[in-house]
Amino acid sequence: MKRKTSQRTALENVFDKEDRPLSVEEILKTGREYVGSLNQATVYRNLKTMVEKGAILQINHPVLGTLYELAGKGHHHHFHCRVCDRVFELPGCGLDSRKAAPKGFVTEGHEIFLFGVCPSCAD
Amino acid sequence: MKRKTSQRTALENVFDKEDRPLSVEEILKTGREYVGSLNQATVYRNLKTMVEKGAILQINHPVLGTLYELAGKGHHHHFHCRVCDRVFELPGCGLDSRKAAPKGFVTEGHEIFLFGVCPSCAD
DNA sequence: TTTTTAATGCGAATTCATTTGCATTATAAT
DNA sequence: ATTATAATGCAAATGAATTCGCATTAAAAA
Repeated sequence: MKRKTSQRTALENVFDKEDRPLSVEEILKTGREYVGSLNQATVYRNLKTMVEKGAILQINHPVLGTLYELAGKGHHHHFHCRVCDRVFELPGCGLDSRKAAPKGFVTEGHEIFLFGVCPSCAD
Repeated sequence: MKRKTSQRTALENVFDKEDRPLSVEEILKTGREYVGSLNQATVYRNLKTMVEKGAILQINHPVLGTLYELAGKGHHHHFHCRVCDRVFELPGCGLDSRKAAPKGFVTEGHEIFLFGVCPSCAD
């Protein structure tokens, strides 16, 4: 049977607080604000069970590599700010599926990664 | 001074023949059709110099990892066929930049990865 | 409380992609 | 042809991300 530990709660808090895709490094760093002793192996172990439970999703960012985000957000895309290096989830979709692929290709899904400067860095 | 070797020529032929983004594994496998002794280290060494020369580009596919494609193709996106596992370059762009990101985000670039079934696998 | 054992922390181990050292091969200059 | 050395093949080394073994800690059941 599973137990509710302070480090597991810390991870949940990290995702709730940041509300954006996070790297293991960010999760560890921010998680330690809640539990100072938080260990990397513990982060990996909990991320794995959270993915299995369906609580979070693993995504593969072309620049930042593996990131984790809260599941159940619906279709969205990812914006990477080159200034603060954070990734944001952008609701909605600006892709015209008719123009996306030529005739003959059967498109079943897509991922869009945007790059630029986020609102707080653009000020 | 640099020398023209059969393995270097083989790599160029591979990219010309396939005309799509290729993994190191695919490059090695196809390259061996030209030079049977072709070694993985040689592939890596030549890919590196080709990238430095600007002949090819390295891309990072969210599913397939590192791929290499001929440079100078202009803006395009990538379609990954789940049946044959090949990636194709799709000319053009179906992204409406106004709808892509909310107000406040300064978008400077984007990458789109499409998933589905390619024309030859869809038949 | 006391007990049971799931979960943690730590460091070592593993995995996978890529790089490197070095003896050998082969291009191209002489 | 002969020679100099760039490039190759091979295997070992590296690096980064992730996983694992195990003693210890701490939830929560008794």
